[in-house]
Amino acid sequence: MSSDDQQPGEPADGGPEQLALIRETVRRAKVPRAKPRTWRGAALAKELPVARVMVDKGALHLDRLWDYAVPEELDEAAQPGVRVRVRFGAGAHQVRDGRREGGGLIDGFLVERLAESDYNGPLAALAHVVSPEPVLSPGMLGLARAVADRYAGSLADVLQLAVPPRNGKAEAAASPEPLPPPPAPEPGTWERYGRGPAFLESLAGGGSPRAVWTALPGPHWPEELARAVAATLASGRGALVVVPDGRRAARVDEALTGLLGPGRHALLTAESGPQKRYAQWLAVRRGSVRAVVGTRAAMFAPVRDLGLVVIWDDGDASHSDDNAPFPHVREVLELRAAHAGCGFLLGSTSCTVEAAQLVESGWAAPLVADRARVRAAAPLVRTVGDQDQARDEAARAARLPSIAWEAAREGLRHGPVLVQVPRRGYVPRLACERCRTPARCRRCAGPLEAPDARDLHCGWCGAAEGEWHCAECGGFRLRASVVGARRTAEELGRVFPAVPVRTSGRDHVLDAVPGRPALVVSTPGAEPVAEGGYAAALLLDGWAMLGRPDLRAGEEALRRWIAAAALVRGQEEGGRVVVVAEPTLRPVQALVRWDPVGHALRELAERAELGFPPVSRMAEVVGPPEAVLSFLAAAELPPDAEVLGPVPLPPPGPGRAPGGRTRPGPGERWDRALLRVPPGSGAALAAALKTAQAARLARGGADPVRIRVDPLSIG
DNA sequence: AGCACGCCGACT
DNA sequence: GTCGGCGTGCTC
Repeated sequence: MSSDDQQPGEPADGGPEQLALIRETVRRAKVPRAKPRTWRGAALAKELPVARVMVDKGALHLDRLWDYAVPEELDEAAQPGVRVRVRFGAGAHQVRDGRREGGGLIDGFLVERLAESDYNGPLAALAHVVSPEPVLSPGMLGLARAVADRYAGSLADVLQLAVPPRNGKAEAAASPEPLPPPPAPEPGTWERYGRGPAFLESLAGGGSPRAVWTALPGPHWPEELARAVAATLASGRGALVVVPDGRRAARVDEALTGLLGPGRHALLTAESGPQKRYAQWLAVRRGSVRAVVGTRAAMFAPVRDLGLVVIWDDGDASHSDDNAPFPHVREVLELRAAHAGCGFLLGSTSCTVEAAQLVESGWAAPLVADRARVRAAAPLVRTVGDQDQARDEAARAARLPSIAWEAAREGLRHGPVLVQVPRRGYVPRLACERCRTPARCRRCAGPLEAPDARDLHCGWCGAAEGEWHCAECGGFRLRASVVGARRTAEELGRVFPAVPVRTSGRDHVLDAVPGRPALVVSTPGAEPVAEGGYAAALLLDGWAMLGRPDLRAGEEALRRWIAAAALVRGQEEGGRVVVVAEPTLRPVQALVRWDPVGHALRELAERAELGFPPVSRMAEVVGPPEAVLSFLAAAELPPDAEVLGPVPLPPPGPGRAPGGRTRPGPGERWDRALLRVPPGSGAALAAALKTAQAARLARGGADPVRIRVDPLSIG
């Protein structure tokens, strides 16, 4: 075998043409190679001269490892996990006119070193080792691979999310010495949850419990998270907490510092710049820091000896990454817990259907307080439905039912009052005045709009609507949808002239307000915490929150109501909440009873019956109509897969456009097909989608289709 | 995705 | 004869 190995220093007139010839011969004969050759015949590393490299190209058909030769001078630095640069592309071997090389230099990760390659051809050599820092551990590679498979994406795309870009300055600086494990913490307010103290004890003792935690309303959750982290650190292991946004990361950060002092944890959020962020990431990877709190990119943080992963408020849409392949924090942390065999904690004041399923399936245990404690900690919730409002002529004009008005007035005697108003553009624009059914186009079912209150037309297809009447109740009067936070604040300011009115919303989010009487008008998700808790909260325009044509509309409305109501004092301290919504609706009843878990369980049962996710798994294929059709025709889907559609996709409205690199051009029609498989066939579906997409891309030229496993919203 | 190789029409 | 069209196929 060694007879045709090119030796170091062999004369250049061995020539590339001759090598190409040899390569052809070798390939045809299918002779496995025992040792690598390089086309230049450079000196190779004596031990393990083959490097498997993951090239940093997202394209699905290149989603595999490539073998390169390790030159002798890179032998030492070329360790598994380091960043490398390699020549990649057609013609990397060919030398035209004796000089030009094809194939550009691209980045990659060295995955492993091998004694030989099973590639039948001369290997190109590694061009550089970018830095000796081993940024990609075998564990992280395995996780990234699992995430890529789960979401029918490429490993390179996932690694782009998992490993931050290099920063030389941060890498050169030494990371601090790690601190010894702290003592196990007291359970503190975990005492309020039946199995809370046992959960902490298990973590502190090196166990790996998995739980879905329904947090009581109130301000204690950051500290409770910090205690779970501290218990894990006490066992000598690391912990990772992922929260939806920087505000909540800051709260957990503060609680951790309070409990453990500085230097034990890293805060990984987008707010710190790239250099600081990379330095923090490195400190974690190097084991200097054993605990991490951060926003979704932190889900891949390379925590050493992981003992616990935590996700807070998994229903928040920020937990869904908006880069291909769109992984969700909850799913990634589930995979991490399975791979690392570590503990898992999903905490929220509310409960998603997915969280309920984790408990139902027995994968995680429920961590809840008993009913008496829930009742005491939660505010008293009252509803204002249509009948009440219809009787209440005066309030209709002011848009504030008298029950709400009185709750606000009474609350203001004792402290701040929160007013939650749905975000404008978040909801159907026009609805039947009588029954609140969203007004839809007769031709395409798009939402009707009336920019100047006269000329009614469809927001999707533009068709004019001359004589609208409600398809549900026959009503013929429309009602404008929600009033924005600013106008609500103005109106309330007139009703309560003596009280300061503050607003918190998308553009200017208030973090906290003092405990003095004030009206705080906020859009969902932007509610400031109030010192000592709000005295009362008004949740306005509930019909709009529930009226969205989305599978999650009910769960989402309840989550946002509970998030706001959880900032209000418990009913024993006089906390009151008024929600303006039909009292017969399931999410409204769940709010009144403060029973998010019951709500999620009923939703879960219904979804199982209807074959909806998360009980079955779905994926969407989006693109030009012919592209979607040819993709579906070519894909070898699992036999139990169902194809729904394709149907035309509504054009991207003024709101959120669907994520992804490619969008329909102006006037271009895109279709969407939904694919559905029963439980257990999710992996087969993802694999089939990936294979079909790879084949499509390899052929090149064809119109791209966008694939998304677990689309966030299914109309 | 790039990029080269390959097998058919109009130019010196 | 040869320059160059972009149709296939490969990239360690």
